[in-house]
Amino acid sequence: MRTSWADSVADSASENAASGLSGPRPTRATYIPPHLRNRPPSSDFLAPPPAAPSLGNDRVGYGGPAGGSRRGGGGASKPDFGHLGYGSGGRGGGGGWNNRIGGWERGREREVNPFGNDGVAEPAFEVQENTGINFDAYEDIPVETSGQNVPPPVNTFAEIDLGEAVNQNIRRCKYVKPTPVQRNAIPILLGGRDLMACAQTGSGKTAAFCFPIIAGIMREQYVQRPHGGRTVYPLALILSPTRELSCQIHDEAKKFAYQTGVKVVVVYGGAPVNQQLRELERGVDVLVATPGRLVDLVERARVSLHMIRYLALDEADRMLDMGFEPQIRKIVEQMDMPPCGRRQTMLFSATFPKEIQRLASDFLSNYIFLAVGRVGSSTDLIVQRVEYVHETDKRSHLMDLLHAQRETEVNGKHSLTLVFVETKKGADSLEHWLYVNGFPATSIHGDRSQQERETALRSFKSGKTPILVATDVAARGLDIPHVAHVVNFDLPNDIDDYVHRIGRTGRAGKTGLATAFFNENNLSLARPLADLMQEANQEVPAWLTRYASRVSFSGGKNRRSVGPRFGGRDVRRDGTFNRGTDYYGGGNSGSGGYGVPSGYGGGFNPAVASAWD
DNA sequence: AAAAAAT
Repeated sequence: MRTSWADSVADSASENAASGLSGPRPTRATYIPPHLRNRPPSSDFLAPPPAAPSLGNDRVGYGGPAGGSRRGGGGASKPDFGHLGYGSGGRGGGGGWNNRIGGWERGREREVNPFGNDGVAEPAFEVQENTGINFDAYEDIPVETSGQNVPPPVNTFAEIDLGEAVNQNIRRCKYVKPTPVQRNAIPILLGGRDLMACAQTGSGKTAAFCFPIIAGIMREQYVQRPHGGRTVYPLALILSPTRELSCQIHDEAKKFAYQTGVKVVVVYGGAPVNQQLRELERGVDVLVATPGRLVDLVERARVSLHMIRYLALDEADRMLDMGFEPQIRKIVEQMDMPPCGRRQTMLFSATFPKEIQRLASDFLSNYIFLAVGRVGSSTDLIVQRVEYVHETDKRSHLMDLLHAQRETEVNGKHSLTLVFVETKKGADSLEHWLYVNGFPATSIHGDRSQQERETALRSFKSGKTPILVATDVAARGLDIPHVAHVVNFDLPNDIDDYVHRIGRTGRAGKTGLATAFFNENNLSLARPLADLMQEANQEVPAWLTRYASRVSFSGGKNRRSVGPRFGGRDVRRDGTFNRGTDYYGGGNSGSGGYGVPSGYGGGFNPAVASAWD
């Protein structure tokens, strides 16, 4: 009995060798196109069977129906406008209903238990690895806040009254005490303040903005929303840069909102819009969305942002970078969303470049800036390696790594390898190559259909295909347990992207390995990469240091002379553009903290950056 | 230059 795919790859390799074939040969004679893969047991090299049915999230195919049984006759019959009337939770036509009771009763009959425990009251969520945060590891993390009248942090969930229903969900999630970002952000948000927060993903960031949103909606029971027509009026909007991340946020938010009467819906592109419309018609309080689909729905007048009271941008620096900013600006400023000050705006991200902070302040009103460090305050948990690999040698080198990966598997438990490439084409090509060489790989990128993307991600998470080839679509935010190894097959051009990519491993207190293939195509990254690794106490190869110093004064375009790309520091606090105070109050950062912009590496403090996912 | 995001 084989114990791992690596064994079978090794076996097939030896079979090939025995049969006199030179070089790696396909284990299978027939090519199966990507969209037909990941089907049940067509392969014999699979990892040990997934221990448990993966996650409570049983989303199948398109976004849909985690919402539970359809109520009433949907279909052609007229939409039930009652849910647009009174009552928080956007439901319960009986305007005066106590929110909690209303939500509770209705929840019982129609709300799927997002904890995946067949409706039992005290569900098992213990092995829910998504949230398996090692809370003890979050002690003594440096925290910085700035802004006027910052509410003090809390130490326990008990200190904040989120309501009994939410409290119960907190227990179901096995959250014993709030993480630092939650300790700080929740009181700020409950106090109604706008917030710009830097915190790594996986540290409870989603909960940090979801709890206050949900509690706020529950509190305001008698919000009257317009009704009539087919327009829905969500009270909260959560935007994220990828569809998968939106799904992930939605799944989390459903847990937090379970039986609170607060309805969470997700909309995103690539999936049939009709199903999403039906979900919306059944009522929506919190809308999670990717920008494109949201704009579409607003323009079709199926969604109005007029009643939005809470706006959250996840991966906010990404949302406001060149590719996204116009869309976000359109949504926030040119549609019917209430202006700054009449809504509460919260921006969360792991990295927060200074120039993005400035942009972001357009969307904020008298905001509080919050920066929270990470477990171990560094990437201690991630061993970073960089190897010089010529373009032509990358594949065979990867094969070596994948074979070596076998040794790192722990008692038959699948360990996952995430391989980042630069282009969609490159992803297809590498996936195909791995596949014909007997490696159980799949891929995710923006040219694959949404169904393929979701299937690939599921297949990877479950260990069925423990190798995932990905573009940057998977670089941010995705919480994938058991990623033991991140391979930067192609290095990104931006060090921030590198930081986000390697942050897919070493999560929640577990250790991880990150290997990068470096060659002459990556010269512009030499310096920032060398700096980052050094600050994280990683072994920097001498050759990389040489490249770094060589590029030093050539001022490549990767070298934005305008200050640190990571803003662990509130831009409002470094009025002059010179050596800002060290975030850690004179810690070990040789580069002088965040505020040093002009030179090279300008104040970008890798040790800190890496501490933020 | 590339990726992502509506159809």
